[in-house]
Amino acid sequence: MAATIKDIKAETGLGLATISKYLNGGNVRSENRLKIEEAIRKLDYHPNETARSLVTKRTRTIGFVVNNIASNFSGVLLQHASAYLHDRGYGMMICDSNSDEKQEAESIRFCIEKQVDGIILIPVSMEPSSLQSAEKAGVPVVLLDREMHSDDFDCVIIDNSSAAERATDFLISSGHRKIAVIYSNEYTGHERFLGYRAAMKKAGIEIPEQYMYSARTHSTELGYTSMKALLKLKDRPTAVLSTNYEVSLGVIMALNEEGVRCPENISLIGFDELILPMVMKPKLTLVAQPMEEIASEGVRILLKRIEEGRKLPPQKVSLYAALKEGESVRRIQNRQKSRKESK
Amino acid sequence: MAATIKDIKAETGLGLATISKYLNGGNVRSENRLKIEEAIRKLDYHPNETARSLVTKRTRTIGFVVNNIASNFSGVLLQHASAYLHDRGYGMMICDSNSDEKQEAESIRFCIEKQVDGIILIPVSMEPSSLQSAEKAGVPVVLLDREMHSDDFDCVIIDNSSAAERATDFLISSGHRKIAVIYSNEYTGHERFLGYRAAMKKAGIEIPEQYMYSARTHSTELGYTSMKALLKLKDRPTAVLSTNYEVSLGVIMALNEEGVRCPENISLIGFDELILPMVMKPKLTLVAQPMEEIASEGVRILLKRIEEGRKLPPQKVSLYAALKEGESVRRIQNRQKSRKESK
DNA sequence: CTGTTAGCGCTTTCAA
DNA sequence: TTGAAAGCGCTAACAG
Repeated sequence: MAATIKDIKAETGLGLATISKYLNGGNVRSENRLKIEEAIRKLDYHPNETARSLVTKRTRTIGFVVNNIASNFSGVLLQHASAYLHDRGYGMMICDSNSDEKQEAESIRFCIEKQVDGIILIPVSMEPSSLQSAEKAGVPVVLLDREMHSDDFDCVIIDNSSAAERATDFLISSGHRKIAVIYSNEYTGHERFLGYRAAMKKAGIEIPEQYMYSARTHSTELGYTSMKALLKLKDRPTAVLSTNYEVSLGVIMALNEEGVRCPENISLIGFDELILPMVMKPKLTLVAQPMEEIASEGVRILLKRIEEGRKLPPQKVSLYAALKEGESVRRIQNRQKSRKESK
Repeated sequence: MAATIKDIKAETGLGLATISKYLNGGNVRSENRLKIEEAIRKLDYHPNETARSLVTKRTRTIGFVVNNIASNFSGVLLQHASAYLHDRGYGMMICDSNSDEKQEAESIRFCIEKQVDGIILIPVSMEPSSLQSAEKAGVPVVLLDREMHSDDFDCVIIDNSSAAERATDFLISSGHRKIAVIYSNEYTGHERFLGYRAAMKKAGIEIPEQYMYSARTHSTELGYTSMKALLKLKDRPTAVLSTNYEVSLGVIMALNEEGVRCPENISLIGFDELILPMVMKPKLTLVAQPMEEIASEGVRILLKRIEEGRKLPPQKVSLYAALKEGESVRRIQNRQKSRKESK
C-alpha cells in the first residue's frame, strides 16, 4: 500500500543506506538529494515510524498517565505538555488511572509495552510500587504535582505546604480566626493541610475538631458534604480553606444551595486558577499553580533524561505558587488582630 | 536489556513459532505452556509491541485529534473513549489541533506516521482537506461532534438543529418572545442557530438583528462580550439561548459582573451538562449531549472498521440530546401565549 | 502441535 | 559519499 524506502530505491537507483542517510539529515550529494526528494514527492513516501523504532529503540512517544483525564487540572497540564512535546517531534500516549493504584500500574505497564521513551505521571499514591515496571525497563519517569516516598524519580511540584500557609496567613491577617479546612489525604491535600495547621499554630489559634474535614481522595463530593456540615455547626467558621479545585466546586455548590453568600457570610480561599474562578462571582481568592511551568519543566527534565541519558541523580523541582487575591475573603474586625496590625 | 522471545527460546529450548503462538493465544501442549510461562516469569519477559506491529501492520493504537485538549468537553469524551479503547487493548495517541486547520492536518499526518490503526477526530472545519493523508494511507477516521462537507467519513453527532429548536420552543412556551441567541459559525453553532431560527419562525416571532450574536469560533469571550452587549440594549431580551458550553461560561461571567440575576432578570438555556451547570446557581436549563454514547459509538464504529475492515459505506449516527430543565428559565405571562395554552 | 525460515521497513556497521 | 549486508524482535507460512 504505502510506499517504502525500497520503492524510493527502485525509483532513484540509489542504495538504501544513502536514502536512509538523507532521511536522517545526513550529507548526500546534491544531485542525489534532488532525486530522492522527487521520488518521495512522487510516491508520497512517509517513513514508517514503527520500523524505525524497532531498530533505533526509540519511539519518540512518551506516556502520560493522569489520575483523571476529564479534569480541568490534568487537561491544562496535558495541553501544555503536548504542545512542548509536539514541537520536539514527540507524540503522547495517554492513559487514565482513574485515581486507582491498580489502574495506574496497568497504565504504566501498558505504556512500557508500547515502548514509550519516557513517562510523565500524576501519581495516585505515594507508594512507588506501580513504577517497578518502569524501573525494570529502564524507562525514565517524571512525577508531576505529587511526589512519592521514594526519591528515585524526578518530580515537579509546588511548595504546597508553604502556599497553604500563606493562604491561611492571609485569612488570619484579614481578621479571621474561625478558619475551617477541607482537604484530602493524598499528597497535595495533606501537605496543604500541614501548611494550614502551621499557620494556625503560628497565630496561636486552636483548631476545633469540627473545623477539619478530610477524605482519602479529593472530590467535589468531599467539598459539598463538608461545606454542608460546616454550615450546620452552631459555631460556624467565618472562613474556609479549600485545598483543591474539585473540592472548591463542591463547596460552591453547597453554598449556592444553602443560599449562603460569599464573602458576606463566609470567606473562601481555593486552589488552582482554572475555569471556576473565571466564571464565579465573587472572584475567588486562590493559590494559583503555575500550570504551564509545571508541564514544561516536567517535559524538559524527561527529555533531558531520555536524550542525554546520563544517570544524573533524580531532581525535585518545587515551584512557587502565588496567592491571587479575588473578592472572596472579607476583612473583618477582630480585637486581638487590630492590636497587632496597629503596630 | 529487556528479555526477548529468543531468550525464552534459549530458556525453554522450544522453537520461536511455538512461543509466538502461545503469546498469541494459540494451542500449545500444556507441558510446553508451563515451561514458557515459567521462563516468562523468570526473565520478566514482555513482548515488544513495536516489533509485533512491524509485522502485523497493526499498532493497536488510535489517534485522537481534538480541537482543545484542555476543554471540559473533549476531556469527557476522551475519558470515555479511552476507557473503551483500553478495555480492548488499544492505546490512544493524543493531539491537540487548537481549533486550527493547519495544526489539525499536521496532527493527522503525525498520527499516520506513528502508524495508528484509526483516527477519532473532533474536526475544526468542514473541509475534509486535512483528512487527505488519512484517506491516502487508508486509515479509517470517525468524526465526533461535527460532520464535514464530504460524506466519506463516519460520524457521530447529535441532532443539533432540532435540539436547539426544542430548547427555543421551551423558551417560547414559557412565555418568552424576546429571545436572543449567541452562536458560532462552526458546524454545531450554525446548526443550532438554524434550529433557533426555525422555532422562532414557527412561532411567528421576528428576530431583531441585535438579538443575534456570532463569531467564527465559539469561545468564552464570545459569550462574555455578546452578553455584555445584549444587556446594554434598550429593548433587552428576556431570554438567551447560548449554543455552546464555553459561550455559556462567558455569558455567566457577564451576568455576574453586571449583577443581573438569572432567572429573575433574564432567562438562559445552554448546552452541555458539564461542570458549570453542576456548580452554578440557579441550576442551568440545558441541552445535554449524551457524552458517553458519543464516545462509545465513535469507538465502536472505528474498531469495527479496523477489525472487520470491509468497505461499508460511511455511516452517520445522530444521537438524541435531551433538554434538561433547571431553574434558569422563568415562566412569564404573555397575552398571545396564554390564549394558545388555554386551548 | 512444533520448528525452520523468511521477511516486516528501517538503520547501521563496514568496505569500497 | 555510497552501497551491500546484517539484524532490530516478532509473526506467519510451511513442512514436519
